[in-house]
Amino acid sequence: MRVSKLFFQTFREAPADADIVSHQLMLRAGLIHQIAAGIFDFLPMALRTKHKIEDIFREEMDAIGGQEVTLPVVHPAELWQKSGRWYQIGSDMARFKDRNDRDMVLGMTHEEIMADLAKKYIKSYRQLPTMLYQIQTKFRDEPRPRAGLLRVREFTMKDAYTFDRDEAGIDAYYPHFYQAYFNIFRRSGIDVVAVKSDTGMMGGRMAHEFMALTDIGEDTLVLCDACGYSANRQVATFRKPEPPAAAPARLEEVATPNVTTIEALARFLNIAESETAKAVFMVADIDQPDGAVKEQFVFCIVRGDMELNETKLTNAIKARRLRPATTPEIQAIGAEPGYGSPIGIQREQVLLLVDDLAARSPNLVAGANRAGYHVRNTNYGRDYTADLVVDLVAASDGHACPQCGEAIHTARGVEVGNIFKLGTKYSMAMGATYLDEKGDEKPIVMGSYGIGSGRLMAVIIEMLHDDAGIQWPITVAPYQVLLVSLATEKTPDVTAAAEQIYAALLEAGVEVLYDDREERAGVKFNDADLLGIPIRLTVGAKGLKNGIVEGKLRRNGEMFEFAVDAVVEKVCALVAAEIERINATAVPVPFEDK
RNA sequence: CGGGGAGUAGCGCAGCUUGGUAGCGCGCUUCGUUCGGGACGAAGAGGUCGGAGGUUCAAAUCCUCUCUCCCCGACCA
Repeated sequence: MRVSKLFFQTFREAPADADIVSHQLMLRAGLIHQIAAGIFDFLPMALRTKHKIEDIFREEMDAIGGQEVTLPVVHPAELWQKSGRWYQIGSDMARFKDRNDRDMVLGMTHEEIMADLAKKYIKSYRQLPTMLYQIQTKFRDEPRPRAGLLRVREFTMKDAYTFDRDEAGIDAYYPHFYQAYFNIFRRSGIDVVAVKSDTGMMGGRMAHEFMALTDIGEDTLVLCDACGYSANRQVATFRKPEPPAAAPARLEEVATPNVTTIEALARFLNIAESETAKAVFMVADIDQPDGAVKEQFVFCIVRGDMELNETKLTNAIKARRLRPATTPEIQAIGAEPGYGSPIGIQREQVLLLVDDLAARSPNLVAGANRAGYHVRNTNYGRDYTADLVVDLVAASDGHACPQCGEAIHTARGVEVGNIFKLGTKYSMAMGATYLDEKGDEKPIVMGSYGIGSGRLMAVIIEMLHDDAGIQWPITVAPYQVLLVSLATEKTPDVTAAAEQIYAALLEAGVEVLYDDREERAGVKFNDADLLGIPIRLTVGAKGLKNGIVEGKLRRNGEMFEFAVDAVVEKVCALVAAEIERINATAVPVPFEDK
């Protein structure tokens, strides 16, 4: 491709609404163009990279038995009604009516459609296991698209689905995906950590998220350097400290004027935060057996030195939604904001959950449910009892690893992929069953596995760039080589040499972008750095005089001198070496069934 | 949905307080000089000032409504 013909433009300055590096660089390099919040055009170079990433998806999916299909973007509402998600999902799902007034949706994901397909074609255990995947557009009307391609509304996703006869079947398949995902990310030039994750609205038994560690990440991860434990903070556990042994002491009210936070309370009474009980008031939407949804006041007690983990709470009470309670709501159940405790409240109106550590810790200071007063020596069991005592708190830096007890730490990450053991939720809803050897009808056990191509592209840039621009890994770079001609009107021999080398590289099968523009050297070099093509070749009068063409690696600045008549051969070798360097990182990873 | 910010040429911005000919830099076109890390000169093209309504002799500027985009939060297979 000649740069003079390439449909793109580079910019010195990024548009003002681009905040994060990958977004700025993609705009400046002429890769993408935004047409609405979270909706982007992919220009030619971005599309080449997208295709390369997707080809890696295909290779890795095919390698573990996948067969590619394409399912529609537009679905009849009926299928989503069958699974119930038509009713569960809110305005994230784009809905419309067709000309015959039938409800339709834009697919956010394809579990329903896949299960429906499986229902039609899978009849016997002999056909299992099987795996289908597609690389297809999804639309989710996200409440807040942001950060360029990192969080968008319309996006392309590789989504794979496994169909197994039983749990043992998917247990056997799942680790293959685990490995294939590591291969995909490493072959794309980045490393990731796999963390156990919440199964959320998808339901299911086990899930992992593949996280790229970067500060711009929206998720917080809990990691243990000692043993390798890793989990999304939403589900991370930790070994809780042993509470001090003490006999329950007598309840005693204490005046604590204007002391409404745990921090202030501990300071005021000169005690540790771990000697206090924190009350957190939430209101949950909970599904009732009759299908209705009830708003339930939820009262949570965690120890003062701990933080409530809302995901754990949501899962513990199977809530559909959770929101903080308002002051009137809190007062209505007989509590007082800033001075709350379960003692003396309208107990029958609340669902009371107590974290197991708080339940085991003796003589905690809690609120007195009237402004300006707390109570010393509250004890679980004696003074109040819960509807549920469970783990409700968030793991934080310095807590003890649940596996090995060493200190854990937290880090930010971007989710670039996930794998899910779905179970039979969708197959049962859609009626996807098979007959086993005995002729018994059984629901197919499904798994689903997704990676967003655009998000991965953004993450690659996020992790591989410098002040001057992108540093594409050669496996996903739009072009492998950028041939820069420094010819001027007075140096037709340079033009001739560059043209010849360009033709020879094309002939040799090298993916080469040829900067034949009538621009000054500085412009071309700066654009070269911005575009981030891995190998730069410079043909100029200076080198040509000595019969050489200069080479330079974008990723580290390493320089080469190639004899003009050997340049094609040398470049092919360099391309091969660069590819090998990246592919060599895709090594087996032990699957840990954590 | 709550909080904050911004819409003026393709991009970055000024002009608005105090109403009166719409500007600057980059980019783009043409010509000349220059030519190995974002050259210089000259001449050009390009704007319903997000939209609607209002005030006024007169609105980019003042008022009202509205749309869009960005950031933080809520939300998120």
